[in-house]
Amino acid sequence: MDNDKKKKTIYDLAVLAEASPSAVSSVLNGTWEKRRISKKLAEKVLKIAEEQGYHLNTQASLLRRDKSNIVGMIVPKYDNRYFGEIAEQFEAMARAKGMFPVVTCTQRDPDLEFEAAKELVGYQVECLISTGATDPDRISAFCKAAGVQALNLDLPGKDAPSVISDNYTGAKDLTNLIIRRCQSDLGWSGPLRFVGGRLSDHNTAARLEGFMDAHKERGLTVPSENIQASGYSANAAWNSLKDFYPDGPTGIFVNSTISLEGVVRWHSQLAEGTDSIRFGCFDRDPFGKFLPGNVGMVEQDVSKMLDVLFQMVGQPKLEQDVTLIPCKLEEF
Amino acid sequence: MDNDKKKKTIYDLAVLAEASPSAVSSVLNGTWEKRRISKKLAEKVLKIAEEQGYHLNTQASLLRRDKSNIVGMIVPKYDNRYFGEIAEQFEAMARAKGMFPVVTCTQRDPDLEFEAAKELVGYQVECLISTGATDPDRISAFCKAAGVQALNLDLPGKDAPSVISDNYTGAKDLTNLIIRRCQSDLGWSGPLRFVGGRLSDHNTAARLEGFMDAHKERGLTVPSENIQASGYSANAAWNSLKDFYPDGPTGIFVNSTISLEGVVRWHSQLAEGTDSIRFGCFDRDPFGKFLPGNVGMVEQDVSKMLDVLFQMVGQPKLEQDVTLIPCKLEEF
DNA sequence: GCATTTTGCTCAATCGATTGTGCAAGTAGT
DNA sequence: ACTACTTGCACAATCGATTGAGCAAAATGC
Repeated sequence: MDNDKKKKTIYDLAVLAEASPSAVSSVLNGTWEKRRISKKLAEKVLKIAEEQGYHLNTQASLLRRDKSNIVGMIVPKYDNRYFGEIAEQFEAMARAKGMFPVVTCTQRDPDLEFEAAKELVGYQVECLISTGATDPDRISAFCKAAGVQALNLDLPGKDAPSVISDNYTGAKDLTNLIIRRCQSDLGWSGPLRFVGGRLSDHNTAARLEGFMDAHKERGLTVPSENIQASGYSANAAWNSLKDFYPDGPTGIFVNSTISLEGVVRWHSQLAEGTDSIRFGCFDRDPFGKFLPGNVGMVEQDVSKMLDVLFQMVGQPKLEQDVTLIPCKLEEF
Repeated sequence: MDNDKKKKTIYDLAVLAEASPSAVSSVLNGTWEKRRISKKLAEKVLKIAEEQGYHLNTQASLLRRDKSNIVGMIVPKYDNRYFGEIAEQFEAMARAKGMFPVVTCTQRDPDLEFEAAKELVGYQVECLISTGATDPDRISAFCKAAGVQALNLDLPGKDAPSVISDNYTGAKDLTNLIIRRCQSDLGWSGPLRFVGGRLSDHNTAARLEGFMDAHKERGLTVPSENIQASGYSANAAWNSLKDFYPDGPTGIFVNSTISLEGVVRWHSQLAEGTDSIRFGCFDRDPFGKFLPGNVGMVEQDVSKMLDVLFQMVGQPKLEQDVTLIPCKLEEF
């Protein structure tokens, strides 16, 4: 049955089937009718392949073929629903299109991102998607030199087409929601605080702009100490708030569910006044709805982003521009 | 600079460097000193490779080499912290060991699991790890026939070594915690309800056993209608509870954070009596701590599980047994 | 100055599958 | 019975990198 020693090749099967390797190959890859192999031989080969536990050596196959059908994606983290959904749906959609997805997680580390990108290009990916990449242009440049299509998702780059959320509008809507709820629930109307993210990051900048404009339209000015874009970690958010003891109603715009963890920790540790705090979060988490004080969350439209993205995969000449996908706002 | 037409090969570089392909190859893969290539030529080749945007064709390289250094993993979902952490840490640990990780997400679909496993074997993975697989033994059998090492994580199989959590003890501890808190907070001492998971699933069965034994040791019998292992989805959990209006204190053992979503939805929609409900969840979520009524969560020790797992990777002859990893219980 | 060793490289086979080309045997047409 | 297809396969080149073997030139030893 199984001589586990070495893996079976088409040559082994050819000997057993008393046929040529090329006949075996065409049977196994489904081109046997085109190549006028008899049904009888085809069945014989398939039977023997099954018995021998044969499986294709993809490396050898891809080496000879012209298309790999592999699409690569790098993702920063799996610690929130947004990226998890992206990875899951990307894989599902790629498979539905007959492609083989390879997703790798690069921990927001620029060097690891680049290393992973090089590895994926080595695997002959036909398209490499950088999701939320710290330095997407470095990756795009490398891909360009290697003749591989590059696309950006979630965070835009200058050197490759990008599909991202409409962070500005999403943030403006969320800001308006929070202020409105502060008014109706607490009789207080801002200005809010902005917690989490990094200002050097395009998305944070766009969201902050939406946040500021929502205030401006209400004739509110936001003091600079209210802007606490302290990074993407629960601890950083908590740290930036831990010495803040509100002496009245307060509202917070939380920039990412990771930051939300820190905000909620701070909130839960306050001795008093928690009832007069309202917040909302850019990005959704299913437990968010049940957190006291949370008035709403922004959900990025992952399906639509990936739809648009997949329309670009394989297209040779694309404008290197940014496609904005509207977000959905959920009010609690 | 870049003739994007075709990818550069060592043969292209060889022409440009006026050297042989084998010299170029050895320079690029670092064996040039062993092969007594002069430093001068090595530097020349590296420079040209850089200029030309050369990158290794991994397919060709692996075809010739004996080891691929690829480790594959299939994971059911990215919709909870547990599997997200597993994927992230697996990738990080594999890279730290100089291996190339390929993780793919199979949506708890047995056929997709098997298809993905076959694809990974085709990519010459040296070891294939089935995480939380619906039918791990089918995959193990295929791997065995193909001469590839198979390992199971999270859910055990009979035909390959398995590393899983000590679900029994974890569940027993959690059950005891919930009952204790029901007593101290509500003056009520059970029996609890068990919500979520599938009884056909080994982990759910083991957890239920721990749940039952904790009751038994307290002299409590659990009515069969209290066991609501309704599946792995928030909706299923909500469905199984939606007609339950507790007429007094109640405690719930929630089997997975996914089920917790459904339980919390039910909890938040109750008109009254929410103050006299306590629950705990097997699996951890950072927002869990802030959900009213939640008294604790079980955290599976992902790092240790992967440590143990990686010690097995590459080992030829292993007992096909199950290694239990203790869980950590966090009380709120 | 001649034999020996070292240096620095090249040659060619090889990994496993794919695919254009070719060719013998069988079938059909007249 | 002779030509013309058709059927059913085999041959051999090829994809790009790796690697054992081999060989000329330079360096060293005596």
